[in-house]
Amino acid sequence: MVRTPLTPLERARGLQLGALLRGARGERSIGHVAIAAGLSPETLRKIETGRAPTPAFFTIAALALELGLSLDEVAAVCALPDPDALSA
Amino acid sequence: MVRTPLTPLERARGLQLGALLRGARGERSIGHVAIAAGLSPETLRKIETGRAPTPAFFTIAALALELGLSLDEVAAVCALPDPDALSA
DNA sequence: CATGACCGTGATACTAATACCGGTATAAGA
DNA sequence: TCTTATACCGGTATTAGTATCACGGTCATG
Repeated sequence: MVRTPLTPLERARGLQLGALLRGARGERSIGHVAIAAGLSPETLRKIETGRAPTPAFFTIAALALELGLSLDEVAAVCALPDPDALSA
Repeated sequence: MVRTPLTPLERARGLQLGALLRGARGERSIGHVAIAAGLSPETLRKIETGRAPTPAFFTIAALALELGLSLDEVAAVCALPDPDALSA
């Protein structure tokens, strides 16, 4: 094995990231926000639904800028302090 | 073409990101920092040298946490305010 | 009903990130 | 000298991110 497949924790982290972004998007449409951030609506949809759990740094940076989020805040939310929260 | 190849701007942005990380690493060894951040030394080396210009968000987040950097600061440094700075 | 504008999902295509291996070079220490 | 540690690079393998296309669903408006 060369590139480690994503672990369940990483996928769970992707879900948290997606939920955070979706919440920050509010009433704006996916398409509008995606275009404004410079990516395709399909990609943003995948990120929000957790089907792209580990997006590129600059993709998230562009989204955070567009949505008025702090990157440190985003990272902190997805920190997953205790993995027990997954099995619960 | 399905996935857009990286543009020269994106590669230049990767170089800035790498230089910032290398500067923040200081005297610590690549291997030590990489292991502490949870990635392989080869990957960190590629990021620092700009050969991996658009790393994953959580990869940069882990590195920033390990190096004591603010993610917003990192994004701001790599913002590339004017593309003319490249041709200059 | 028809049309358009969204959202959502799946398939497909292609590039990039990540990791492991081997080789090379340099510097410090036994 | 030999060993060790570090750094750098090339190649290789595998997974994942991103974009496009196609289809179906919903809702508003003509």
